[in-house]
Amino acid sequence: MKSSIIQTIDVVLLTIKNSTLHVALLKRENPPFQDHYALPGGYVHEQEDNDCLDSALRVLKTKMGIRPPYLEQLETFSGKYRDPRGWSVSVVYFALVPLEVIEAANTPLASLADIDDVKELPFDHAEIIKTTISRIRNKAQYSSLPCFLAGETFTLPALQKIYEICLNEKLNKVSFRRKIAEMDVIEEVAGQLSRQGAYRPAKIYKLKSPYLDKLKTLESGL
Amino acid sequence: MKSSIIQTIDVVLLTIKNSTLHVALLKRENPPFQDHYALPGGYVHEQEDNDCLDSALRVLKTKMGIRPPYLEQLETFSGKYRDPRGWSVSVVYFALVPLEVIEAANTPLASLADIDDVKELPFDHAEIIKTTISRIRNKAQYSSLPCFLAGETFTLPALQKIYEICLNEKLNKVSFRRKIAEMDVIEEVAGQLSRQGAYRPAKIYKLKSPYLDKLKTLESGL
DNA sequence: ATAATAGTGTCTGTAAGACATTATCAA
DNA sequence: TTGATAATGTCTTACAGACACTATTAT
Repeated sequence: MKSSIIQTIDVVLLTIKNSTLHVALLKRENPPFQDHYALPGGYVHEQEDNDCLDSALRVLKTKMGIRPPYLEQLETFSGKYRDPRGWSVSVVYFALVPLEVIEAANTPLASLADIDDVKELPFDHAEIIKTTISRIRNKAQYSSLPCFLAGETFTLPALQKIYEICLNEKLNKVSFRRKIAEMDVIEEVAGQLSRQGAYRPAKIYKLKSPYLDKLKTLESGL
Repeated sequence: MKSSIIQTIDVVLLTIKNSTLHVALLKRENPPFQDHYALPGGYVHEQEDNDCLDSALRVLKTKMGIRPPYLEQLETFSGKYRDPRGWSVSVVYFALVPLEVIEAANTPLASLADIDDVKELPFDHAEIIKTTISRIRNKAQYSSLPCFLAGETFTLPALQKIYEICLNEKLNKVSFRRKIAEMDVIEEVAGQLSRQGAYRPAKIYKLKSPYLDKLKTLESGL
């Protein structure tokens, strides 16, 4: 007898909007929880997908119109009661993308929710989001993870702001720059400067190409 | 139509033997890979198990005769080709236990393999073990994880040795003790001393009860 | 010049590692 | 007393954070 366990994947797609982390939610088109907002997800397709990472990429592409450069497995949530349809296993992935990427996709049923405002969600999705935030706070301390939230080019003050939003704390400017330099993942875009107002413009940087879709980690944190 | 995806769990059970990390392997009683040694694992049982963690505990109990105090989800391995039977998903957990626990269980088909000697194993089990070692090396730097490899009571020099085996590097004695003190997870067993030879005996410690089955983490590492 | 932010130099306190000293046991 | 290991005290060095100073732009 074949198993009747429901095999799905879900994706926590995060971005920064209005200086806070936001999560992408999608209005469900089918039961259960039809018309409720929930994490984008779907069944694993044995024919199309070579593994669950493939499934996650497919769901992001078809349901959100997004191809994220970085996608990491978070954890697997399973159990008899988390889905009203029955025993289910959901392999959860998370991705970080700049806001522009989400806005460019312009998916009709998608919406961005401030992670501090997310209260009740279908299934165990609220808990999944909390776990993701913990993981990101942790990794932001000693890796280039938050860089994926920045656009193609960015300034150091902007990048520091992104790190501060991820970590939920102010950072020391000198220490921050020392760490970024030590990490050695960004390079100056020669000649360009950001002109934001009546003050000194900042230098423009971009991720070095090996780290556009790969994490770099440090021994000790920020 | 019901899914035909194979839903399993596997467990990486680690211990220290002869001053090196060893992994518990079990001779497979059924195909595929019958009679080959592989990680203990099995199908998720919808009726008996409330979630995959339950499945892992059940497998460890029934196949290995062990009830580990600490069991953590490692990662989920999935795909079309990792299992000759077809598309499969395996949620992998890992546990650390003192050697005595494994020896006391005395499971006939079990064997302990030095992690440096593990070369080829069925499925993607060799890769799974490598991933586990990475996770442990990482967590040993800033948590009480290696304490689960120690017996009920232990000395500080013995605990340092365990940390050194996990991290694969020598540690500074003073720094190590400072960190353990800061972590505040162990307490002296009053009056007792270890008598190992013709030299000063060491004080005996044990894990504080809240940390017998729970991890404690530090902000910064060893 | 002024205001505002970008970027850098330097000092200080803290914490980790190296080293040395003292303690405690059996033979 | 000696030899071996346990435990702790102290010095040195490295690094993170605080602060201040310089740089660069528009008005």
